[in-house]
Amino acid sequence: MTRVAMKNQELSKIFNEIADYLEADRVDFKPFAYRKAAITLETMEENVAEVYANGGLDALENIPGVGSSIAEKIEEYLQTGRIEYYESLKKSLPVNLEEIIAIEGVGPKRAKLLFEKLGVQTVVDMEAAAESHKIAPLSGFGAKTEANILDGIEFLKRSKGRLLLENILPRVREISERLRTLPEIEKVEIAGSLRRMKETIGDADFLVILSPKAQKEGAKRIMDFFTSLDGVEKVWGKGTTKASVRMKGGYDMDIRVLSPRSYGSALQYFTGSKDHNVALRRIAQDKGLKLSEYGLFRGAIMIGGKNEEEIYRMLGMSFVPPELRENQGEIEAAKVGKLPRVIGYGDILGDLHCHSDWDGGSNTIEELAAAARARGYQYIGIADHTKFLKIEHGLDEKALEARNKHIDKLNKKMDAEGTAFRILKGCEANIMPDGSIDINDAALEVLDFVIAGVHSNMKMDKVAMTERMIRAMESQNVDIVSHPTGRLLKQRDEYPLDFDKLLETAKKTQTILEINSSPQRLDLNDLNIRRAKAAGVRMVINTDAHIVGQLSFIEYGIAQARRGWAEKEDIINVHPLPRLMAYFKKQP
DNA sequence: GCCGTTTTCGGCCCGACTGTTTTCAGTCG
Repeated sequence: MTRVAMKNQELSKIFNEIADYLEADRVDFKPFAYRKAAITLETMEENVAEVYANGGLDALENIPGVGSSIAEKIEEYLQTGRIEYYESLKKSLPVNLEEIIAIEGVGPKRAKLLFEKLGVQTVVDMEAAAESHKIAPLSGFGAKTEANILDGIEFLKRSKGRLLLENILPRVREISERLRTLPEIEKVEIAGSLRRMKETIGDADFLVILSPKAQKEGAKRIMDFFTSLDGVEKVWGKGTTKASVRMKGGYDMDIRVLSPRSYGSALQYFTGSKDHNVALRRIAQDKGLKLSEYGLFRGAIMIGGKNEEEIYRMLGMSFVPPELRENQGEIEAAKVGKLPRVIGYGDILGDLHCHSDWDGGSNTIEELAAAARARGYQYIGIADHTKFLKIEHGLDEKALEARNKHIDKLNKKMDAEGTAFRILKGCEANIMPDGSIDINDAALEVLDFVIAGVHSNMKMDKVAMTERMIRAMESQNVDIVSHPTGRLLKQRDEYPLDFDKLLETAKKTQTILEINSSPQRLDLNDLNIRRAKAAGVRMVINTDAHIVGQLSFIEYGIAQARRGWAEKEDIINVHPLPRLMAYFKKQP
């Protein structure tokens, strides 16, 4: 796992917020520039602080999307921890913009107007204003908008306090690596929902074992280190075995020091889920045992707890991978040895959903292919958008043909060099409201595979949406349906859809459903993956990468597949090329 | 504010949809 640069994340967040403020002020083009820089910083491998340390301003300006102005702001932030320009923007519009524009239907401009007219600074203010019907009378607003705002706030409340896995996991891993370097620490483990790889995360738990040589002061030094970490905003509490902090990113982190003999039971206990643990304790009770974070006990005698495997074994169960610990049937399955052999993190041989610079993505096909090879993949599928999606620079028939020729050339070159790697010609076409595809059949037929997805008109009723999807899957040219339910975590629910009918059609037409690894999507979700598996529908784990850095999102998709009990045989891109190709409808 | 296989200045970020209007503004992908 690559080391994540904290400063990259912080700067990325700031530049995105600057873009929001500029949009509120109706500034043209600059927001786009700031967002581009934000994405680059977030996804680039190098630590921006190191880039600056090694090469100064010049090196910063060599980062794509970073010019002299943004480079100076990065420098200012690295040197002083703040950016004056950003502070002055915040002062000019003193609202919690990030929070408010998370409400669907409210963007920076409306946020600004509502602040100026009604003094709305927070979501709480917004809710009060909407409930007392102060928003509807405003020019440009109305009763429906007001009601939509309340709905949006309701949705936010449901996912409140939880962040996307991607917003926390990389940082927590980096902290875990740094803890590991402390001489006082023998072992570090990340527990909780992070270890279970839930799609959203409330807080982070670290478990550590003191090295045998460390004394009492050792624990204190760990706590000092932990509570003074970069990004700590507030220390909730700090003792010698436990500390708790609030991070700037908006989440809490706990650390606990454990004795080696209780390590397994503590890890099990703090990994959860709560429901899984309750069920596990009941099993222990039935056997006359007691399970707690301190160990597995018969009476007062501790009979297990050093490691998790031992605990599950002593309870007469097979080991349950953390991703499955939700009390959704895994306990029963583990008792009778019927747990699925879930797909492993190293099982994927290629990513079939990558966007290149041909459709406005950030990297060339060569760069994507090189990055895929570096990951150990055997192939990569380029799935550029097609012409309907103008914003994504979707390709029309002619452009697609030119791109195909380019790929042919690259493949030929690799063949000549003796490189065993294949770039597959694909696309991500748009499923129109009537279920037709936005590009003609002749253009699709020459591709190795076709992904189709819904990117517009998502507010259809259930029957029409289901019909639409069915018609698309019945197309001889559509091999894969991307992000099948259209949900966006913390932003948008799934669109109405008869999922059973979708599965039935997928099975009948041999259409593959995508598990989209993008941290905002993770679509299919765990439950739908289980339903698809049960229905005998094949799936593919893709990243939807728009830049090479996002190829690493595959981990989230695999985690989701594991949470959905998917095994290797359920997923098509675990296979080498010839067998993979056999899953597509049109055979060469 | 960034960028250069038309350019070191002048483009870039389009189109559908919703809700509000009566010709448009804001949001979203």
